[in-house]
Amino acid sequence: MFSKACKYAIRAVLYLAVHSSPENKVGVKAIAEDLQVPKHFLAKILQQLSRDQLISSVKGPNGGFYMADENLNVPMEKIIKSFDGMEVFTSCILGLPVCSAENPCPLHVQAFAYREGLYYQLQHQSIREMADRVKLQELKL
Amino acid sequence: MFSKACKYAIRAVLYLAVHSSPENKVGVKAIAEDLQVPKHFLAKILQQLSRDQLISSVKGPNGGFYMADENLNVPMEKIIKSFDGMEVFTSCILGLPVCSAENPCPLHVQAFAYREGLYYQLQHQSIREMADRVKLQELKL
DNA sequence: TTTATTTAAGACAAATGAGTCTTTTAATAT
DNA sequence: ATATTAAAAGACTCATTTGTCTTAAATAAA
Repeated sequence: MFSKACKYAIRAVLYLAVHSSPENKVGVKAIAEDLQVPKHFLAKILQQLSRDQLISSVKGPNGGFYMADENLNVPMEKIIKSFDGMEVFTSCILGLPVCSAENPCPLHVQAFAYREGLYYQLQHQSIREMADRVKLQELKL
Repeated sequence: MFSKACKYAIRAVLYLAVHSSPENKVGVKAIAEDLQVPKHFLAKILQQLSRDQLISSVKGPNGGFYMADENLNVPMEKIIKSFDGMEVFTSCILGLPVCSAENPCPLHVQAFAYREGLYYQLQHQSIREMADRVKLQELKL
């Protein structure tokens, strides 16, 4: 469903949402080790997240990545949009160029329910809300 | 979600289920043109489907691919299993090595419900039933 | 101001997936 | 039997994704 880059991005953002703050920044190395993902690849992903203003960063000693308050209010959906585009939710599951309720492919009804449900959740849940759930329920990253 | 090979496979199988019979075989060329997919790539896919006994084939003049009666009774799921494996339905949506109801990732609940629905349908609907729906509702391939 | 630290940027390499082409094998019509 | 036809097999190329590495830029501590 999601690309590896996108999966790492989601996990990294939630990691920062749980473990960082403007006073307590985290470096690539620590994140990569905790999430068990390739360090340099993660670095690129964090850079893209930073460029897209989904996370914050400062260079130099005691620098690192962190979630500013405004970063936390963004819906989860934005992360996915930045990496895989919203096509993961909207494009035809069989790859047909046109596929809609009026002109559906054989799997349209089945697939629509699945993806639309997930999409709705990610649109309406902020990173902050998601991170709170991670903390409360001790979910894994 | 599905690989291109898998998408082409699903479409090709349903195409054969609608347009072929033991008396009326169809060649790669015709299928590729009707479905608008790369001919040689489709050839490989049809060969795999044939090896896995999801479709039938005969070589030589008047040969081609077709659905035998036993092919039609197979659940849709088998096609996907053959190409992408059942991991597309069961593996963690964030790529975590372990992710279950007891030990869930942050997206587990959201992803599970909807994906399970799609999986259930494909497990319990035969190629024949799906093809009948394609004919009746004039669905696109 | 110099040095150490950490992100930013981008070139590069490896792995995988998608797609093409050629040769072999089997079936059938003549 | 032979020629023809169409699938089977597999080598090969191309594109994309994943992952690595090196250098530059910025920040802050000494």
